[in-house]
Amino acid sequence: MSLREEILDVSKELLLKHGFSKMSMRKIAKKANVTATSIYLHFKNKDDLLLALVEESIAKLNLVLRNSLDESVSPVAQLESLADAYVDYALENPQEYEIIYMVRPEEMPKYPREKFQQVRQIYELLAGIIRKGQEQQLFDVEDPLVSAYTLWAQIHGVVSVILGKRLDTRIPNERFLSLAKDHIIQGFIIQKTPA
Amino acid sequence: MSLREEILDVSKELLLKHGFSKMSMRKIAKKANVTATSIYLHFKNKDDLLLALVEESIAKLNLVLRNSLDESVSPVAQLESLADAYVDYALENPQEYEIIYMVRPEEMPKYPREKFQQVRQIYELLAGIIRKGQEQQLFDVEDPLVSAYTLWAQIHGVVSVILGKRLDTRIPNERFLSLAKDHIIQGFIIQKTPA
DNA sequence: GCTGTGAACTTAACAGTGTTAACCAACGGT
DNA sequence: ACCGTTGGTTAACACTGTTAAGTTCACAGC
Repeated sequence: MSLREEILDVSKELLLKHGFSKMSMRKIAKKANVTATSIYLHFKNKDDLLLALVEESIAKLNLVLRNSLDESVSPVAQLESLADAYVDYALENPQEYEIIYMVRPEEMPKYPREKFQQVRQIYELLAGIIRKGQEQQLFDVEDPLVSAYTLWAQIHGVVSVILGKRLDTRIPNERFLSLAKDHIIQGFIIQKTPA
Repeated sequence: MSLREEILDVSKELLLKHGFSKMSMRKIAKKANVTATSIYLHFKNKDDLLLALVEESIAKLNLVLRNSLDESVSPVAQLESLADAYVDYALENPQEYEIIYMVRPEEMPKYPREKFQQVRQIYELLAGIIRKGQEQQLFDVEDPLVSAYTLWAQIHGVVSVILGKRLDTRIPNERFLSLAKDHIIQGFIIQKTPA
């Protein structure tokens, strides 16, 4: 295993265990039996290292979602199972999920555009399903891509309430998640109401 | 103005201008013409100081939302105007809004429960409106409080996509926000579809 | 076989961080 | 006149990210 990968591994371990601020270059170095400065031969700086971890996590999420997809069922069912897969992944790998949102594009000015390809792929996937549902007159949407972003935003919002432990203690997580999913999906399907 | 308030003021200024990590105790102190250690006479530590800022921001959001409320219109319209007010506030005071989500309850073990009163108040406000809509057979909800959390989560998700500059550059912010609001509200109102 | 070059790595240091212990000076109550 | 509290200080500790300079070492060209 190259030193670069070694560094990525131990960084991730520290990041998941203690959070970004506690993951220091020196600690990473020590765990990799190397000096802190060596890390700078493989990564521009700490942010750059974080970025590499973000990439990994996005790729993993991408994979999970694709694997959960069954194209033979109805678009509504596809959306539901994707939402489930997303939530499950986030709750089972909370820190890993949160890595994805640790860095914001604006703060990474010269971040190569292709690196966002992975996440864009997911949006295209969602948009595709929504488009199919739209054609079958199941979904009430104006623009599938915009709706894909909306869908993801909503699910992320719901997930982050749980992960941030911000949910009212009187409400069980599962109940919240289940009702939230209903609301979200409901918001996309066609309204048959006459007026 | 007491030193405590002075510290809060300059802290906020630094926080908004450069972010949490760049807001250092020494810089705050210098700006307040005082030594760094003096801050510890008024705040337990840096987190505690941040917490005080969070409180301020939540109180402000609370105020904004309440002021935007017109109880004479229909629950649907009330929800819509609340959503608008929330989004407007977040977009006009982005950093201030983000302060609210900077600290997570789990990491503040001994954080006094009453401090969360302000945000709980907002949830109760939302739940009240939803409950009224439920009684008038306008909303399709099981539990108003759960739905209130869902609603907030969804809106926060949408807002944070914008603030995190994660929206596809091909999509204008306003279009996304407007469609997202439609989807969210849609998810709450009753479905007249027969089966 | 010798030399030169470049990569991988280290040591030492800089400037800055949060935080604490010890001290001091002024004020109100007794 | 003393005493305790309040609000401030200085000096220091143990860290942090980052860089400049130096070292070791494998391998290519002659």
